[in-house]
Amino acid sequence: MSIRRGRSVTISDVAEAAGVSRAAVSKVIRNAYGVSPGMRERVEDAIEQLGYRPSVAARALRGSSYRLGLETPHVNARFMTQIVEGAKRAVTGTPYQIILAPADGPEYGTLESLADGLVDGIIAVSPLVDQTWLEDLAKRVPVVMLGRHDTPQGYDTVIGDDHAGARAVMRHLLGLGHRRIAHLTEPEPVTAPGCGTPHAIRLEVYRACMIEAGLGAHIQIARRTAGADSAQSAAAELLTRPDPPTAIFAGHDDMAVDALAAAAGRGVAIAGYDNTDLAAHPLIGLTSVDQQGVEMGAQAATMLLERLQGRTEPRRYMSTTELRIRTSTTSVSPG
Amino acid sequence: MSIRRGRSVTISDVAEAAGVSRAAVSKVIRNAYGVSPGMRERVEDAIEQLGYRPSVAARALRGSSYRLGLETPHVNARFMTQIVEGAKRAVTGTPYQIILAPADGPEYGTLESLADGLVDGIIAVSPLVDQTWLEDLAKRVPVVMLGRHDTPQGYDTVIGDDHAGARAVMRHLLGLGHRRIAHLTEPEPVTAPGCGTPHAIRLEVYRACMIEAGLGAHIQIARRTAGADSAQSAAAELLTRPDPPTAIFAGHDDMAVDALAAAAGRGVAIAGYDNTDLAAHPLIGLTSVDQQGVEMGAQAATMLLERLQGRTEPRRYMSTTELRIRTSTTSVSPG
DNA sequence: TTGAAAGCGCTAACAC
DNA sequence: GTGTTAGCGCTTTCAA
Repeated sequence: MSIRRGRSVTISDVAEAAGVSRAAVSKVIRNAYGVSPGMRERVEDAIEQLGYRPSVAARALRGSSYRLGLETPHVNARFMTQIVEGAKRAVTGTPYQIILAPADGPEYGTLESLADGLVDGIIAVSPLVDQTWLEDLAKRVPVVMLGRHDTPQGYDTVIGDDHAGARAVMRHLLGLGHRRIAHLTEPEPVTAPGCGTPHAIRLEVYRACMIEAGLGAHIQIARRTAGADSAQSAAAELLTRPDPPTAIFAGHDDMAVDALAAAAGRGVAIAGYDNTDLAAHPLIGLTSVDQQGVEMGAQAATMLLERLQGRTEPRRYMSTTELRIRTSTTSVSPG
Repeated sequence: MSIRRGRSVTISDVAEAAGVSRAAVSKVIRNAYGVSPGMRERVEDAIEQLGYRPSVAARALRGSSYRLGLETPHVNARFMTQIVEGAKRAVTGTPYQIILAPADGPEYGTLESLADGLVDGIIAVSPLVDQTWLEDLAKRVPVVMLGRHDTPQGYDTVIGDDHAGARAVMRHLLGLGHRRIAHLTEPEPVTAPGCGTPHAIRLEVYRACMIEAGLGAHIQIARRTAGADSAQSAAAELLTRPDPPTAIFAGHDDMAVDALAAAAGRGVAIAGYDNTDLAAHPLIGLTSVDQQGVEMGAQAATMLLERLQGRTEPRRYMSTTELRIRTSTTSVSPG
């Protein structure tokens, strides 16, 4: 049939084949009002016949692309899996689709490129991005942010209860009799005191719990090396300190799994955060905080759809947390 | 400034601010010929000043979106991580970006939606999609397929050496003295004999090696339940058969990890495929075939860029494989 | 080297 | 209920 690449069938072809106007075809594909059953049928036949598929680019230019962009940072990838799963679930049955934009560096670039007219809305995990910058972004395109404890006015937030989750971990470890408990966390900018990221809060709670327990002198913090995928060396360093910890509270499961690798056979209790699928594996058996990532992803997508339907006042969703206790903490003693 | 959403700065605004025509601005942002240094500078200043970002939708409608779509199936997610990593690496320094389209069901839908003018090219893992259908798709948009052993004429392929890889696993297990070796693989359609998917080939090689070794009577095949995320129950079922295997060759690492869970403590040797990051973890220690997923992803993206530059004759890249031997097979005896 | 103008495929007013 | 028309923001001949 067609010779040149891209010479695909357009709305005009369908209109011609069905003997109607392009506007009519447009109405049919959007389920808009003012279409008689007869016309609808003829148009749908023509669409079927010609294998017509609307151009996303053209639709986006004029109205909606029906694509929601989800920015996925490289770190903590296993938790993002849950988010993606939830988001996909939430758009099922709607005309919207989720597309993923992998980010590595500072997230400004990825977010901007998502906002460049490719998607109708954005879900992102960018704890460090400036709030005013985000408010500006949110003026151009609907935005839902994950893991931000700020109180925005132009976008929505979906967060876990980091205070409760971290406290549950600490209570658990302290209850087991551990005194030298260390915290393994993300590199500096994202854990700076008062910056309000989930990891900063978990760190603060760790500190507070240690002090409350009269263990201020045993506070030990290790950070994953910036740029390094693995937290294994950071955990290893922790374990070779003069007075090594008997327990490690890792900021998320990926780091906890790295810590397990570093601590293999040393009898160190390790707890993580996010309850990723791997935590339940019998060979891993990682105690972890379930913050219901799938539900968080679903909520984020749902909130975005609401904004697309016209809501403008900001909303905030906080998921509940539950500690899943497994052998990584129960099979070792405080030594 | 702007009131309504989407009222962002356009090429006309830049043109006006710089006192030039829109065509001139277009040339500048595309680094096209025929721009005087002076004009270029004024335009770039205006772009900077106004914070102009070209609309992807508008560009896509007329030319390129500068986005490459990578379809990521849900199964075998850990291997896809390598592919994504490689693809991202390959587009670094080019104007192109990778976007991910998660697929769950039959991949036709995801591929079509990618082809709807959103991206300039497609990288996909769709072993079951019909070749002629793909050839048609490839007429509309450049396509590179991963894990297809067919010989297409309109698209490129990137594959691993499944024959060599599977044979290495079998040689290893047989060399260890195992006789009752089972194969854990994907659900039926993707492993149907002769369908040419990587998993079908690994299965065939398994069969052939067993027969060559005079162990035809010990051939045992288990398939992950279609729809179930985990292969754990399939592996468990395998282990409760009357004459249970002493070794399991799993079609990929995710299934191998599930098999490890099912076999925990039973002294069954388990080998996987893909050498995902988890395989090297000390608590997992999974013997696995490294087929260089990152390189495969990079090659796929590079080939796509070549097509975008005009290449039309099909190319094929096959990665080499190497068996990584770890404790999952070496710490147990054939019993 | 620069700009005017046409048009990519679609949607949204508005007329009929 | 249906069609006409005017763009969305950009690229691309083609004249100047």
